[in-house]
Amino acid sequence: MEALKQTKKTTGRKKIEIKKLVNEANKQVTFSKRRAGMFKKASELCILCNACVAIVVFSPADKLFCFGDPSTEAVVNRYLKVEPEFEPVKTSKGKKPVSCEEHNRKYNEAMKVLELEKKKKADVEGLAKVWGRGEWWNEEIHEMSVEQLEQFLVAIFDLRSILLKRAAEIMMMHGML
Amino acid sequence: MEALKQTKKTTGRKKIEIKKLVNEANKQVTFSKRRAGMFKKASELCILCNACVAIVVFSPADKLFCFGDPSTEAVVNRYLKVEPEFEPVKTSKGKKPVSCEEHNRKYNEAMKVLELEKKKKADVEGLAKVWGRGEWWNEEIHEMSVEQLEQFLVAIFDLRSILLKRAAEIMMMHGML
DNA sequence: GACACTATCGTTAGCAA
DNA sequence: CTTGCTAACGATAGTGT
Repeated sequence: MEALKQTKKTTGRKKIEIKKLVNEANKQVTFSKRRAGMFKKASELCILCNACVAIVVFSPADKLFCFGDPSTEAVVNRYLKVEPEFEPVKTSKGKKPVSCEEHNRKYNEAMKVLELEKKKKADVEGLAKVWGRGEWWNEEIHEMSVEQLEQFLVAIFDLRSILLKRAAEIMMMHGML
Repeated sequence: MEALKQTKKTTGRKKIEIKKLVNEANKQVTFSKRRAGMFKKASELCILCNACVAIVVFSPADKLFCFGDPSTEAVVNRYLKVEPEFEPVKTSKGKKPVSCEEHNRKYNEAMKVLELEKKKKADVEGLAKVWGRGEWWNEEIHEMSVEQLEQFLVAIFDLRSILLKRAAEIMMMHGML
């Protein structure tokens, strides 16, 4: 008798693509669940690693939700304190303005690229391939760990105050910029 | 000849209690992994639900890590603006499951990031040995123009699929290879 | 000390209240 | 908006390289 087991109670979770949800109702439910899940993760991170975390979220309906350990305010203040300003450079030995802003966007994009590379199994080799037929670094890059690559990318994005100027100049010299 | 090799490759993940990790090494690894995981969750939440999220994390070593969409600053500023003096929800370290409600309404100040710089700087130093016998640029980089670099950065991302290769070519042309 | 590998644990999509 | 259920799916602790 199949009737005993019959239909599963639910179809179960299905794989979804990380894209903007169109169904409003579904979006709302997903937002609530995932927000809660994220806060829980943050909480665990704080407890496990003795870290301080603050999360500020604006729902699609512009409602504010926040999490903080020891408190949102405390962590945010500390964050603000660390970055006194968003001004231009000081051109003092490795000092740079760095706005968390675009940095993260770039970083995330970089992460995605890296993930993609990993999954394609191209990983380091794939990146190295893009970089080209160089010599000195080709070998170096092959030796780079994924983390190093991440740092490398982060560095490129954030350390523009020191790292890429040179390249930029060169490019300009060649009328490419 | 390993048809009989039944040895499982790993014992697999084990359940852990959410409590302060004592082993420093393990704590560090866990911090990195979970932080990355949390940022990913945040990223997905933003994309799926069209929400705005900012996360600020201070590692046990007091290093600053942040995530933000559209940017940490933008979200934090909005957070400060929205809340004039109401303490929203938070908590964590305690024992609560952190069902951060929707208390919203928060208030605060302004800010910036500077420690982030230190992190990136350190990262670059670590990179130096990877992709730098690091001499060709080390010298002149310190004179770089931020504006110039920012432009370059934009270019990098817009053309990220070919830019790296481009840079390589340029470098080669410049006789750096 | 950063990964890669998996067995497992934890999270959540789909439904329903 | 939030909660409970269940089955998948995804994140990761432990391990080896």
